[in-house]
Amino acid sequence: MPANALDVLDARGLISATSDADALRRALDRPLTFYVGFDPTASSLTAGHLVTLMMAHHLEQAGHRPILIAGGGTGMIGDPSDRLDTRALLTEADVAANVAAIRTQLERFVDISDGDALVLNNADWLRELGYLEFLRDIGRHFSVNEMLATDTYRKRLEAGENLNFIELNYRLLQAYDFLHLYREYDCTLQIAGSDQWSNILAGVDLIRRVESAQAFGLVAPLLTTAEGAKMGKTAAGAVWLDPNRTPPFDFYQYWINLADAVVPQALGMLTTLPTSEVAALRDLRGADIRRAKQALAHNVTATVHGREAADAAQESARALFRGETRLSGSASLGKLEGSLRVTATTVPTTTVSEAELEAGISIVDLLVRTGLAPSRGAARRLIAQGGAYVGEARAEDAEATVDRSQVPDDGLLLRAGRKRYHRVSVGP
RNA sequence: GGGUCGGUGGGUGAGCGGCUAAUACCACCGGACUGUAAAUCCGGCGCCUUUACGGCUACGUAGGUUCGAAUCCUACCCGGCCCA
Repeated sequence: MPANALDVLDARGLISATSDADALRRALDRPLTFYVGFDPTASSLTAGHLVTLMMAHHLEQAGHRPILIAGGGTGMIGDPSDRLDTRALLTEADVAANVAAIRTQLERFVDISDGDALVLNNADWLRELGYLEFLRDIGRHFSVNEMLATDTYRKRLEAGENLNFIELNYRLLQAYDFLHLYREYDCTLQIAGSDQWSNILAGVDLIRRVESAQAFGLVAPLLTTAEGAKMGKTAAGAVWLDPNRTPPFDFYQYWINLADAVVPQALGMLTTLPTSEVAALRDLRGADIRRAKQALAHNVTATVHGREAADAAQESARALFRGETRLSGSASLGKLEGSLRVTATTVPTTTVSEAELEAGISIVDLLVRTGLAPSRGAARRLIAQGGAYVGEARAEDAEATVDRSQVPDDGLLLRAGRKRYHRVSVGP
């Protein structure tokens, strides 16, 4: 094993805190088993999960064995960390469906082929817990005084927001997960984002008390946008890893559109680029930062959606945004030459039936149909404010319609604002 | 369980019988400027339509009072605080 994993993570800015750093470093000199949990609050992971996924990736590269947990059990409870309001409880069926979906996504980030890395569902062991036994064996190790003093709970109390009993128990279950994995898989390290720090320490403490053994915690800084919001969220919603929810092109664009200020951090934390390259990209200034963003966007998109999708997204973006190759004079994607035609297959597309087009469909309807505008009123507004384009022509008239003759074989390109594109193609 | 205060648009938070689709700030959207960045400036920001001093829906839920209610009353649900 080459460099100590701790150094690898540190060099990438992935360490915010560790428990007993010296002992952890020694432990990492030999292969160990670590775990990270994901709450099944939706049927897909989001860009926000990439930080811990990359931590797991780097640790696995360094020779350690990952266990990824889809939290089917803890998901029934709802983690109160980092939020002032109580999470809405998901139904059991929703949780199960989400776990199944997330599980397949997780399997793309670690190598489960050799049977080494594991993807588990904590419902498998949490479900069988007997309440009385749990209280006596686990509950007695937890001090409520101590818990209430931690940020998660204290903030709730200080803000005068409700904290119900089920949420107070989340920490116990997560700590129990760690204990369980320690016992069953000799798992001695838990990683996560920094908001999980106290939950992780609870597990470390529990293992020490119950098993008289040392386990470790390691958390990454929270990656935030320039505005301080959690990375991976847009006003339109989360940036999903599921290509059906967030097309690779949009995913790529999300990273390109990051504020300059967060790019250096994101490069280290989210890409697989060697640290030397990260350092070089971080040194770029001014308009050159665009190159760093391209490297970031391409690398992250490749990790999530594959090399091909990343290439396609990048080419399409260049075709659409580079001034000199901007579609000129024609709405036809078919006029694009060579590699730029890839645009036609990469830009998110909506199909409109032949019959509808024959009859003519209004621009307003198209904007709504493609999701470029949330409502007809918004679409009218968009047009009135001069933000709607059909091909390269600015739409002036909200009443105007588009018919079959205006849609080239490989699609009609619509644009909202300066950078939201959507293609309309003819369907059956 | 008792007392008391409160639940308003994505968020914070005004309004407290008609002038309120609802102040303000944030977020967000469009335009200008740029580097598909930031900052700044301008416009917009419930839904629908024949875009109109138009219609519809909305201020926890359900009823009621009134010519008229987010604003008053009743019940219920949810939450803060104090007491138990």
